[in-house]
This record gives sequence, structure tokens and C-alpha cells, in this order.
Amino acid sequence: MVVKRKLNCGSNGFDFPNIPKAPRSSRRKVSSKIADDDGDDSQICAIDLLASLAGKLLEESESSSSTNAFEGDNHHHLGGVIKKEHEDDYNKTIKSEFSDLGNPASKSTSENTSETCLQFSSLENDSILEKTPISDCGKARGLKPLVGCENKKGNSDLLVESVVTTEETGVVNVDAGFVKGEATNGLDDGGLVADTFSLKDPSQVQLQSPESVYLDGDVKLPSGAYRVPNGSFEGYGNKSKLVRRDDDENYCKYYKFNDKCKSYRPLARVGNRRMKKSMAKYGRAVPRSKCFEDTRTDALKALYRKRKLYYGYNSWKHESVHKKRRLSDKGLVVNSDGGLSSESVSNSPEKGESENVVFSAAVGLRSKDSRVKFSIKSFRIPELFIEVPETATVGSLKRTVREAVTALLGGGIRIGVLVQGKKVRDDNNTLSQTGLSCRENLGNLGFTLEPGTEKLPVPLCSENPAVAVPTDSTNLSERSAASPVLDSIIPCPLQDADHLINSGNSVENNHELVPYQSEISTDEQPSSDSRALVPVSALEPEALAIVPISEKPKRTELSQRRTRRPFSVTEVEALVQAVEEIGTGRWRDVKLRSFENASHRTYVDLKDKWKTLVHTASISPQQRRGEPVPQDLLDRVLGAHRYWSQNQMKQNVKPQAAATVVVKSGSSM
DNA sequence: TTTAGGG
DNA sequence: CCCTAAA
Repeated sequence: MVVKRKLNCGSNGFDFPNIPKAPRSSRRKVSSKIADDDGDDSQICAIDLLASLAGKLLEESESSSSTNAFEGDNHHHLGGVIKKEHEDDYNKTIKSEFSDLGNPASKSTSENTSETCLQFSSLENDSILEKTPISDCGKARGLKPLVGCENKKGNSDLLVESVVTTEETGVVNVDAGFVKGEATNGLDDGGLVADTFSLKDPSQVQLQSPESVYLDGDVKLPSGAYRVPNGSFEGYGNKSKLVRRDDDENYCKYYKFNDKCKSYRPLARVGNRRMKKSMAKYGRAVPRSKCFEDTRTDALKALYRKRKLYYGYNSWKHESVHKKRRLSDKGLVVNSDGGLSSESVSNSPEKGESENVVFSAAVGLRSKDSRVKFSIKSFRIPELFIEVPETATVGSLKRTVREAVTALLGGGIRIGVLVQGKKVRDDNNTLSQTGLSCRENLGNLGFTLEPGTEKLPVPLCSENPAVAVPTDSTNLSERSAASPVLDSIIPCPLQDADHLINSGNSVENNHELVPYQSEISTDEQPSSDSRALVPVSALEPEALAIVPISEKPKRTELSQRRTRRPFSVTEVEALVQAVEEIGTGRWRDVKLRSFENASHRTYVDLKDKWKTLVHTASISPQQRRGEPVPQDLLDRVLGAHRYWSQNQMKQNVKPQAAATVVVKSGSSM
């Protein structure tokens, strides 16, 4: 797990686009509180984050048991490798940055700060910290200075972002860079700027993103040093006290600030929790007729619900959600959120593309100069900051990203740009044309890695597990709790990865798939993993407590949309028949009568279909789309529609007769 | 949970 | 198909 903090000292820089979205109070709180005093608020936030993320870790850490685990984890972390490569750079950067910021101030920060720091200092690289000047104060504290821009500037503007990054990296990032850049008022200077953006040099990239400091190491926390052992989340609850609901805001904020919070955990949990609920709900929805069917449905629904909730909780971006959805259709995708989603929707036209997303773009910021800044993080990529002119083309953006990624990860990678979950195919469009110059849309931005092959995809799985495990531990526990059976299936490495970043997502996707598979095996669903189901699991009570954060889960963050399944003529026929007999307004009965076995057709679906049928029958054949429905059926539709419209009151009365009547009317027509 | 409608 | 207000 990693906690990332971003400092925006200068308001002059650019505001985080996220901010706007930030949960109501969170923003202001952040600015004010953080700026003002590190104190409680910041602590709380941090704590919350950690708590949510690590949950138990804290406990364990306190007990001191976790340390070992971390070390082991470090190896696992994908990020670790990368980090190491750039470690020097980071250190340098950090040093410089931090030194500049002035540790002194940091110390001044109250002890509270220290706590915060502790939290942040989650895992891995002690070494780094040590190297870093900051480390002095007790590594944990050291961070504080960084964070606490206040010292540097009394600036209220200063925003500190603390993000929990996904466990994958298990890193704490301090985005001094951004701050710096902003302060400077232009990152342009920094090398990121160039249009062409020569990221070819990996090192350069790293350098360019000074902000990202990885403090993975186990930082020894002072009192109760919190550690986030990779594996143990069980403890969540323990620290519950640390987390406050009120904090939700804060923590939400953080996420938002971060852009995309890389750290999903908290959310994930929430999502999981929600899932249950949703599941239950759905389960009921289709309850009557079939158990098995219901199960499926439930699963799906649960997924949907879960997603919704999940997303909703992630205040950071609903949009991202959309993106996810879209992506998911194709294959594995990493959203900006970082989540992996694997949907097997054979239907999706694009499916052929099989996208393996390696990473996601975290955030895009638009700077004054009309440059668009992107922060990309992924399992394999510690953090990458890219800035391009608003007028740059998507193609150039792709190239830039590809170069950067290639430098880091090796060649053979194709970069895809996703906006609103849709792949941007026209490389000639400029970012502004693509809508990427707007803050709102930045959130919707996503990148996909389409491996030339090799490792990208695989690595995720393989690597993630290690990484994921630590962070995900929570998930694991949850999963097991939730559905032990499923767990057994789950083993797949991907899961872990998913968990790290999007435990929620993966789950969702999986769910969806599963149900379909059972039903549609032939049609569409490619077989994917079943593992997804597991994740849903139960959240610990405490986690729940945290969850409450839920802000208005706007539907904006849709759950994944069900795969489209056009009604076949046969189905239409059955529907028409049923409606003729039962009438409109009793869709549940229609469902039971003719679609009891069609788990994927809910009564709402039937109602909707009827609606469309009536419309279809009302328009000229030329205007109709999709599989043509026999005119005779359409005639029956009109007849039945008319009949039942006239007899709304009598619907219950004589179905049989009604049907007859309808037919007559239809024929007469 | 269903129904009824809007999106 | 999704989302929801109402019932």
C-alpha cells in the first residue's frame, strides 16, 4: 500500500481537476485543515485512508509483527522493481524537493503530523526514506515536511493530497513535483513539457516526475508504527477508532485529489460491502421462479449494484466508471482508477481487440497554458507525468505515453487512449477536440496497453499477486469471508492485481461474466474467470463504519452496463403472446409466464421491450433497426397495446378473452 | 418488489 | 438498457 501525497503549494499552479469533484466538504477541509494544521484532520484523513486501506495492518504493525511481511512484500511489488531502477532519481528528487520545502517546518508540525506521516509511510523502501533527508525525523515524520507546505508557504492554497496508492506499488508518493511545477507556474520548464515530449528516456521520465517519491519502505512509525503488512488486513477494525466517518470527506478528498486514487482499497471495501446489499436486493428481484436463475441474476445484479455503489463511493470519478464499463466490454482494462476489469463480452464489437491494459492514466490536469497534464500510474509504472499541449493530437499523446512506457517497461507496447471508456481511435484529433483538455474529461481518460505481447498482461498477473497480496490482503480476507467457495476458484493471479487496484472492478466484471456464462455459454461470453465472485465478501464491521463515507453515489458511476442482448424473434413472439393474454401492466406475470427461464430478461426488460415493440410497430419499416420483427407480430403488438390500453382497468379481468379480442383487432387492422 | 416512465 | 419515483 502506498499513500501518496501531493502538495500543491501554489495555487498558481494548476488546481487539481479533481477538486471540483471532491466531496463536498472535503475540499475545503483539506485546504484549510491541511494547510492550517496537520493536526487532527490531516491525521484523520491519513488515518482513514490507511485504515480503510490497510485496516488491520495497523494493528499488526503496532504489534510489530508486520515488518517482516513488508519486506517480503517489497519483493513482490511490481513497483518495487521499477522503483529501484529509478530509485536514485527519486531520491535525488525527493531530497531536493524536500530539502527545499524545508524539513524544519516539518518538525514544527505537530506531533499529529507525525502520526499522519506514519500512516503514509506505509511500506516498502525504508532505504529510500533513509536516504531521503526527510527520513531524519523518523521516517514517518520526515514526510510530513514534504506534505506540510504550510511551512513553506503559509499558503492556504496549498493542497495536500494524500492518496493511498494501490498496493501494487506500495509506494507513497509525494508529489512535490507538481507543486514545484505549479509554483514555477509551469512545468514546461521541467522537461515534461515538450510537445514531442521526449520520454524516450525512461530516466528522464522519472526525473520529470519528481513529485513521485516512493516511500515504500517500512517506515518505522513512532508509537504505534503502523505498518501495512501486505497480507494482513484482517485487522482493519482495530484501528477503527482512527477512522472516523466524518473523515470520510477527508479521505474522499484525498482520493479525488489524487485524481484517481490509486488506492482503491477503501473504496473496494465499500464496494464489497455494498455489493452484499445489492446482491440481496437483486436476489429478491428475481426471486420467484428460479433458484439457479436467480443466482445468476443475483450475481449480476449484485455486480451491478456493487459497481454502482462502489463507484459511487469513489467520488473521484463517475466518469471513470463509465470508462470502466466500456473498457470492460473489451477485456481487461485498467481504469484510471487502476482497477482491472475483465469482462468477457464477446458481443462487443471491439472484443477482437483484446486489450490488455497495463496502466491507467491517473489524472489529467490542465494547466493555464492550455497544456494537459497526465499522471499515469499502473502496476508496472510507478508514476508517470506527462504534459502535452492541448493542441497535441491523440496520436502524439499515445506516442508520448508509449515512449515513456516503453522506456520503462520495454518495447512492444501499443498505447490506447480511452475517453469516457471509449477508445479514441482518431489519432489526429487534438486533445482538446477529444475532450481531454477539460478537467471533467480528464477523469475519463484512460490508457490501455496493448501488448505487442509479452509480458504486459502476464506480468500483471504474476507480479500483482505478490504486490497485491499485501495490499489486497483485505480483499482476500473479505473474499474468503464472503464466499469461501468462490475463493477457491479465485486463485488466479489477476485477482490479486485487480484487488490491488480495483478489487471492486475485478469482482464486478467477473460476476457479470459468470452469470452470463452459465446462461449464454454459447453465445457470447468468453470464458473468463469466475474468481470475481469471491471478492464480494463481507466487510468487517469497522470497514463498514468507514464505508459510510458514501457520498451520494451518483448513478453517474454506472455499474457496468449489461451486455446488450437483442430480443430474438422468438422472444418477441413469446412476449407478444404473453402480453396478449396477460396484458400490459403485469410484467412480472409476463416474465413468469414466458421468460421464467430467461434469467437475463427481467420484467423490466420485458416492459421495455414491449415499449420498443409498440414504437417499432408504429414506425415505418424503413425506420426500424436491428433484427426485423415479422410484421404480423408487430400487428399483434399494436392490437394488444390498443386493447390493453383501453382496458387498463380490466386487465385483471379476462385475460383469455382479451387475448382473443386482441387478435381480432390486430387482424382487422 | 413491482410498476410505470423518462432517459 | 438504465434509473427511479411511486405504489
